[in-house]
Amino acid sequence: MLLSDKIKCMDEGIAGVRRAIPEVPADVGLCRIMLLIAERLQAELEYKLRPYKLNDSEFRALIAIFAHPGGASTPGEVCQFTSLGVTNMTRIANALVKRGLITRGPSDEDRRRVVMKITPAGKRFVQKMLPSMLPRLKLLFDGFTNNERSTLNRLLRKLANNLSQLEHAAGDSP
Amino acid sequence: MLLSDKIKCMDEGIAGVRRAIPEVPADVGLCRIMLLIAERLQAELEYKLRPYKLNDSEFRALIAIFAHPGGASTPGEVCQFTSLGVTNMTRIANALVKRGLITRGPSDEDRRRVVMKITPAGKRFVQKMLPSMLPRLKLLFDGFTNNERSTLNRLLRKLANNLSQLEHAAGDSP
DNA sequence: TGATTTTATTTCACCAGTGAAATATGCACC
DNA sequence: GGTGCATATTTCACTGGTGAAATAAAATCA
Repeated sequence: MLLSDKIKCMDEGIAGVRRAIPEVPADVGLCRIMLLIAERLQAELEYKLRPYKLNDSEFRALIAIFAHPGGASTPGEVCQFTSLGVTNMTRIANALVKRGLITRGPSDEDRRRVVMKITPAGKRFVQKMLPSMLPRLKLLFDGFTNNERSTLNRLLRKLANNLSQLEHAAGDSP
Repeated sequence: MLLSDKIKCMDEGIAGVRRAIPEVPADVGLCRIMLLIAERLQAELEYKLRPYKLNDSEFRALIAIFAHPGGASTPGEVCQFTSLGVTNMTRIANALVKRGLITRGPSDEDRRRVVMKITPAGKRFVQKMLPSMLPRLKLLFDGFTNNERSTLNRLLRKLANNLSQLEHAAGDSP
């Protein structure tokens, strides 16, 4: 089912709810649309990654290590930069090690830590893979002016700030 | 970790990647920010639903049935309106039936079908629950002018259209 | 009418993410 | 210099979503 059709269904559904309970604001539609887009965006990303037999988590982790100074990092750091849960890192790293894209070993300075280092093969892999993903990415924002891009960026960050405020206040409704 | 901090980390990470591979456009940041926001938005929703012991899937299904004319619908229809996978519907419906919010039985007209009908208790439940979610929703768009809301809406739908185009063209890179 | 195709739902096996607890090392303080 | 607290990673049990196949009831049509 096409995303545009899903949105149409969603619009109808919300219209129905608002008829039944008028206090419900139109903003719920804005939320749902973002959730639907994100879902589809994620699918698009996974689609582009499929030929490389990577999922998004592995991709993010690999890129984080790639982009980190020295091409090496620790599970904790990688999780910070990728917003992945620490608990998943072990499995993800296992997968990357198995494919020879990174190595993993104990740190010399702090032996609680583990260092994950990108291999030369991993570096080549990233340098080949990333550019191949760009054409479809370009299509995504087809028809967007620079102005629209920056407006979208601004509004999304504004929304993100509000969301962060909510996080602060999370404990206020027991 | 606060959403705003996650975004900060993400920004840094992408800056690093773009230093290494300059062809990578800034648009990837826009994508990632949307994914992060959606993740957090989903969490916010689940947070609001927790007191009612519902997850978002169950919530969406229940609302879809509630909003449907006659307060009754079929698994397939509910899936259309909620963008849930058909395969999940059985489990979700089981949960809702067990809680007495809906009933489920074979259809009289077409016995391949199953009808899911909201119970009086389910109706009361929705009417009590929905309004209680509004205050936090309001905070979400705090500081947004109507103009900004509609701009965001427009840009998101534009993006959704592009994504739908991509869906059409999905099979073009074997 | 009986064979074939289509539609609707369910079942099952599998994959990915999560929180709580286990493990192991380092750090600080008395 | 040992005891206790903090940090880093891993393990495990559980939850939720997915695709492929099973089941069952129409609908189509020769």
